[in-house]
Amino acid sequence: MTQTVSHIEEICASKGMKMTEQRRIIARVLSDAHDHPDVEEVHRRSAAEDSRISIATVYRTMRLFEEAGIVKRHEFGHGRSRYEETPTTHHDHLIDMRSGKVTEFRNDVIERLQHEIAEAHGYKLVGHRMELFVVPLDSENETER
Amino acid sequence: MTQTVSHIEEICASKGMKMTEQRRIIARVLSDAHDHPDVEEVHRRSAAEDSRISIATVYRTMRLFEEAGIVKRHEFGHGRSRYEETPTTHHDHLIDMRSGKVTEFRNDVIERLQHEIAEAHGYKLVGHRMELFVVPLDSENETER
DNA sequence: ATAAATGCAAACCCTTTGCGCTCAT
DNA sequence: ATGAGCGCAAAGGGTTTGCATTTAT
Repeated sequence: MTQTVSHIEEICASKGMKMTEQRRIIARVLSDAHDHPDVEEVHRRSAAEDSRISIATVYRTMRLFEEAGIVKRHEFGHGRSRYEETPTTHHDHLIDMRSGKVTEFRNDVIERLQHEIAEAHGYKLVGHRMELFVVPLDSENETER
Repeated sequence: MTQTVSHIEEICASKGMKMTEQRRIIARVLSDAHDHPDVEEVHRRSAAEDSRISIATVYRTMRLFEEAGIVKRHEFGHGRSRYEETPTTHHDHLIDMRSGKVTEFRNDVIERLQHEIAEAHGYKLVGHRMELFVVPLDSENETER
């Protein structure tokens, strides 16, 4: 929706990236996203603004943005990668297995324990992945899947 | 190495599964594994005992075993699924990014906090994934990758 | 002007599957 | 004997890539 320069585009500019129309649109789509879209969804949203954008370009751009630290890639399962603009404050994810909805959360006690566990094993923690798979509390008796 | 009936084969038998030679060998390979092999590695180890085993059969068997709850599938990243015999006691994984070595650990405080987080968001926790990515403590200054 | 980015389609990698044959029960 | 399981090779699904063309700088 933003018609000004998106946050990601600003970062691209600051890195001296060549800004094509495609890249500009993908940047805006990602900056505007409040969810964790996969490549197909990013392509759908981008193509809605300019149908010239091919899915190959979206793949290339996601890889470029990921390697530049602009977006974070997640493998929540089921084969497809999903993306979010690199968060300023770290958080983990809680995934509703019924709807696919992703909720972000942060727990500092767990974060600290993770560091302690790594050190107890003679390692330095450099990253982690924590995902909680959940179902709505009031749907316990419904049929799975 | 075990030449008697493997643990997994016992489980298969108790479930009334048809025990082909291929399935028996794959069962033994998995029971003997102390790591988290991918399909290609399971096939390599199985074919070493009987070269008639095709990779398609390994894929089919891993899926069968997974759906029967006999093995647990992990997506540690990089596209390939990796497997371990379903652990009797739950644990999570710590992955040495230099060597790829996987260490198992368990932390009950984190486990409890995960349940609390899910409930605080109106959900019931039905599963989770937690992986710690680490490097050896004494290798902090070495070149990455 | 020119190196980088794009679109298209082919190629890749991991995984699944249709089919005719084999084997455990 | 008979249905489940197998090997093979082809097909699927997500992702990457070679090449000729377009585009930002």
